[in-house]
Amino acid sequence: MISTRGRYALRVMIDLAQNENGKYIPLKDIAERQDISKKYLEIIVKDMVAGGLLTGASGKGGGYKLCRKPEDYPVGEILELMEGSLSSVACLAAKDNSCPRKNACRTLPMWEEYDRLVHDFFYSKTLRDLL
Amino acid sequence: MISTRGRYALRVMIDLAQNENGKYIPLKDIAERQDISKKYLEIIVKDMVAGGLLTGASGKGGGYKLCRKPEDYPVGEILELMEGSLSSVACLAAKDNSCPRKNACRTLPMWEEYDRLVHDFFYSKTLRDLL
DNA sequence: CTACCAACCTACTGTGTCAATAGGTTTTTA
DNA sequence: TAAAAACCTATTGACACAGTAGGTTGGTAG
Repeated sequence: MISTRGRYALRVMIDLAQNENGKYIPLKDIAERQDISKKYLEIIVKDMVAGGLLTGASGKGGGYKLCRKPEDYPVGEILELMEGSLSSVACLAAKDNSCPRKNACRTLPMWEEYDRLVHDFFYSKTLRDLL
Repeated sequence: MISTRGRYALRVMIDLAQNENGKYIPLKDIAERQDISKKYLEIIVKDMVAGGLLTGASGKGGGYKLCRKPEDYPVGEILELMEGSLSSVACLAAKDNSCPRKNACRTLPMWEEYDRLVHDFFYSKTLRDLL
C-alpha cells in the first residue's frame, strides 16, 4: 500500500508544476493549497531534494522548484524514492538476495513477474500524465 | 507489500495440494515441512477456513484439506482474504468511498488503473499455476 | 471408555513503521 | 538588520506485524 510519503510527494510535484512561475515556491503555500501539515511536508520534501527530484533555496524568496520538465519525471522514480522500494515481497526488496528458500520457492516466479508489471506500469507514466 | 499472512497462506495451499492423499493433513506436518511456527500458522489457517478456502477437522486423524480443485482457487482470492485488500491506496481500500478530494484528485485515475491491473494479474493466476 | 491427538480459542508481547508534532538553527534577500 | 524560508534533531501516539503462551473442545483409535 502506497503511504502518505509517496502520495504527498506526488501532490507536491503536481502543485509545483501547476504553479510554476520561474521562481521558488515556498512550502507554506504548497501546504496550504494541498491542506497538508507543513511540518510533515518538510520531512518529505527534504528527501525529495536529496533524491534529486527538486531543488531548494533557503532564505527570503526561497522555496522549492522542479529541476526537470514534467515529462522527465517517471512516476515510478518518485514512488520508489519515497517508498524505498516498490517490491511486493521482502525477499525481492532486500538487496542481498538471500532468501534460503529461493531455489525451491514455488511462488517466487509469480512475485518476480508481478514486480516487473508494477515497475513497468509506474515507469510508463510521468508527472506530465498527471497534470 | 504482501505480508507473511498472504505468503504463508499460499505456501499452506501449495503444501496441501502437493501432499494431497484424500485424508486430512495435520498442521504439525505442514509447519514442519514449511519451517513455519505452527502456533502462528494456526491463526492464519483459522482465517482460511472462515474464508472458505479450506475445511478443517478436529480430533485424531483431523487436520486440513483443500475444498476445491487447485485450478478453482484464484491467487487473488487467497491474497485478498488474507491481506484484507489489494488496493494500492487507502481511499480505494476504504469501503465508504469518502475521500473529500476525490473529484479534484489528479492521481486517483492512476490508482484506479493500477488497482485494476493488480486485480487482473492475481485473478488470472490460480493455485494450479503455482504447482 | 479413555487416552491421545488435533483443531480451536483467548490473551499477551516485543518490535517497528507511520504520520505527525515541537522547537530550534542557519541561510538568504529585501 | 529584520523577515522569511529552508534545514535539523528529537519526540510521540497509534497501530500493525509476527509471533508466543497456555488452555479448551472435539473426534477417533485402541
